[in-house]
Amino acid sequence: MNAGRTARDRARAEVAQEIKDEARRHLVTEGAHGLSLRAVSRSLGVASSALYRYFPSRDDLLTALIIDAYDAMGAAAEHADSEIRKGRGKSADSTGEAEPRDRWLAVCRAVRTWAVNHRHEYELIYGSPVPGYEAPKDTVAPATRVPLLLTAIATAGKVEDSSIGHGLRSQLSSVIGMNSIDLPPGALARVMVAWTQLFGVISFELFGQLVGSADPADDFFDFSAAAMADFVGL
Amino acid sequence: MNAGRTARDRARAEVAQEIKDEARRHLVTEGAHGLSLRAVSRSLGVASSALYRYFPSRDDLLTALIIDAYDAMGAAAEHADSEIRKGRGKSADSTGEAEPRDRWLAVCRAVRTWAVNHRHEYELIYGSPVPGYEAPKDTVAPATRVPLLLTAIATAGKVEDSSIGHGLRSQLSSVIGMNSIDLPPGALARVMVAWTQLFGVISFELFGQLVGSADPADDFFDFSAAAMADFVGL
DNA sequence: TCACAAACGAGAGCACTGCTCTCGCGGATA
DNA sequence: TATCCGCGAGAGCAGTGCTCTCGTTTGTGA
Repeated sequence: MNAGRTARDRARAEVAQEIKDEARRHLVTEGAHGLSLRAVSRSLGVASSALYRYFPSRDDLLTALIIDAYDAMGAAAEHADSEIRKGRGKSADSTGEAEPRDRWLAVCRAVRTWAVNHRHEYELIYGSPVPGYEAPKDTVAPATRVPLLLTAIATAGKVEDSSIGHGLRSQLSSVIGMNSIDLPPGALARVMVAWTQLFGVISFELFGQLVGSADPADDFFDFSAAAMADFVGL
Repeated sequence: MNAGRTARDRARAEVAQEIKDEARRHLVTEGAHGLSLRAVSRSLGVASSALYRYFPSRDDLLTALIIDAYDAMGAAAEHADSEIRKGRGKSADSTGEAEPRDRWLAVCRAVRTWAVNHRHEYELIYGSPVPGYEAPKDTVAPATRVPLLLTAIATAGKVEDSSIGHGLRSQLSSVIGMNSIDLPPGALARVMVAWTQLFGVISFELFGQLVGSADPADDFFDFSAAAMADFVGL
């Protein structure tokens, strides 16, 4: 704490937090499209111009919300994993470590649950990029929490390798190097397929693409999560 | 032709088409977020209020564009399939019918190519639902073209069945009945997993979720399409 | 062929938006 | 203690979606 300097800075951070909280509240009622700085300022009982002392533009506010959303989703996923590792989750082996497959399924379910309970924040991060372009640098780190967790679980489960082409192999080798992943490129490729599938179902469910077929999507989601666990070899 | 009545109606349809075309042109430069009725009307050299004679609101214009986009993507997919069935696509058996697996891969590639070449239209249909809620009735029919085509290919390939739970089975049985699908529910479930994965990768590629790992995504896309073809048993 | 009604485009106007700029106030800093 | 700098208020600009009114055009039914 207090690593920064003055008390003024702390007040400033606190106000910025209040702005984000109020904006998040508006998000659930209006959606990202209808989030208005002026409406937020009105709710806060403050002049609209005051907000610009804290966020240079509406897109910057959205970017801050995006980062928070990535972090919240990552935290939810990691929490679910650690719970099941402690044996509190269902179908964990009470005598020892949880099976990687159970961890995998628990994380998938946790991600979906978070998405369903925070649909507008999910839209913010996995829907169309609303601003011109999100600032890439600030968002990548929090965005990797879920895929990195899935990769870690896959590593614990010794997932099966795949033969992959030269180009993909070199791309993934670099990813493996940068993130200290202990998985052959072919196995990482399979994890990534499962990862994209996971967010594919969730997006389809939330964005209404499943209405004519598998909606409500609980059963289909469970089926697909299990199918992808099989696919990666857990 | 002329199934409707008057010449006035035809003129009206023509103007509506011009508005949509101009709006689509704005879409590629500004994106869905920045599409402005007034800007479109200015490009058309017309008062902004005139557009409201043709589309009751901005969201209605967007809905019209959404329907067109679904249709264009469906047409692209169907075109790719019929090309390869005629033996013009690559790796088709020159002596007979194209293999279902080749048809499957061709359709996946065609969908991705269309999405890359029409990224803003893709965002419109597979990104966050921008309007309050899209009118479901008008959009479902065109939206089913791609999944129905994938299902047809899977039927030709006799994909493997899966055992699925009771709830999902009854949901999918109803889908099978309504669309005259000749596939057991467990097989349809696998196709749907592949379907969600397909749009998961494409969305990740277009929305920048792959930047740190598999971007450019050509090789990863081919890998995942092949993997899902394996998964459904083609 | 003609009169009428319906459809049309123009323009003004309303309420709203993001964003900028200037102005005083007041607490933290030197 | 004197000063400076961060702060919020308020006015204002350009732009938006949308509505309403008002002449004009135009197709159509008699």
